[in-house]
Amino acid sequence: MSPRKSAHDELTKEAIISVARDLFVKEGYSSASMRKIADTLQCSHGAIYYHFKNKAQLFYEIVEADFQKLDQVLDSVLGESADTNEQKLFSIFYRYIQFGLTHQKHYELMFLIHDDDVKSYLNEGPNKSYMHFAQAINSLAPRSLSIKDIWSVFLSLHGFVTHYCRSETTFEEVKELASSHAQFLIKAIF
Amino acid sequence: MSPRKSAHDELTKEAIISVARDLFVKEGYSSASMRKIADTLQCSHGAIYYHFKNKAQLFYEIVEADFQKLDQVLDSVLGESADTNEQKLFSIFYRYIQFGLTHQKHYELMFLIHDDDVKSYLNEGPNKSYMHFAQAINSLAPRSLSIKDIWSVFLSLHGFVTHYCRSETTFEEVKELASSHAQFLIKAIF
DNA sequence: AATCTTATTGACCAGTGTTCAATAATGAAA
DNA sequence: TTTCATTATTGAACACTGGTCAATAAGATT
Repeated sequence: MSPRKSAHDELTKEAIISVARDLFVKEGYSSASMRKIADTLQCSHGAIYYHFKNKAQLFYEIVEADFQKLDQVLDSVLGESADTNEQKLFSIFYRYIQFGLTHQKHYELMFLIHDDDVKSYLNEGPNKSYMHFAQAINSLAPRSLSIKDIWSVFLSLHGFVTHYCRSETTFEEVKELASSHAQFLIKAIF
Repeated sequence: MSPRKSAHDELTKEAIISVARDLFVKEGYSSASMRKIADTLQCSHGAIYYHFKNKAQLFYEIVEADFQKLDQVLDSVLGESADTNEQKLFSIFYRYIQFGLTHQKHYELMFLIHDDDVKSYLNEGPNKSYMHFAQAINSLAPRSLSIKDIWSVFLSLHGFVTHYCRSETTFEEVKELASSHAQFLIKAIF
């Protein structure tokens, strides 16, 4: 029994986050328990509560970082040089799906978790990411799109990712379908 | 302590289902506990396990009856007399969303639940429902749609429902958005 | 050296799904 | 009517969960 660790292996937020992310991704939100996280960190579960208010907040901080990754994906597409706006739009749609399906557990954590505790925390993360997305679409669209149309595009992409997340299909397995779904949405707005 | 109730108030599957359905709808799958259900029924939580193998199975049986309601909704739209095929298509899209958002817990079970216990109980359900949907769309579409396009339409509707299920928004709150989303999809296939 | 601050522990609480021996009510056979 | 197997119910027990907190030891400050 030693109520405090020696300096060189003190617990850090970063260490907790790193371990917790792996466990959340591997087991999902509810199955990844604070005690399991603590075991992996070789500390007591109580210690985590010194660094994070509760499980939902720990989760939230992880997901927040993931949203920033999604933003980066969109930015990189916008930065790329493509021949036409249509090609860029296609690229955004396609890469959004690719991101969702190659980071399925992350996507799940970001958009699909259905937990009351978590839900109260998760509001501006998705919103900010969406605003990013909407602005990109709007700047590339051939005609002035209504806000509702952009929202429809997003929800349609979201539906694709959601469906294949649930059946745990890899992006490789559905890349042709992803391509045709992206094309379908282009058709709707051009 | 009386290890068995007298005949007139014996527990029945129907009584359990009725109480459990209310609680599942009110509190969601994980928060509605077997003990709460038992309390409302004024029996012990152990008794429920005599009638149902486990919580997941109880939930599944509750919703099984409603599982075919979606098919019924589609059938009733097809049976209705509408002026144009476009109107009928719109109706199908709109009513699909309406169904999903007015039976959120059921929709969640059918398409979104990630719980391993629950998932093993339902696999062919969604598939059968989709085949029904696809056939309806195909018979009403103005031009011969590719299978991929129909699939895209479905996923796009699914995305709408999924999103608002997660935030527990009522259908009433988003019916205008539902309408414009349906219109958006009509635009993509006409 | 004494004191203050900080990080950690682990006992504890109330809750969860699930199992199961014990047992009482029921219905059928003797 | 009495025996007896079947059936339905209980509640204790188990192994978990997220969360709280007094006790305490390591590090920092004076």
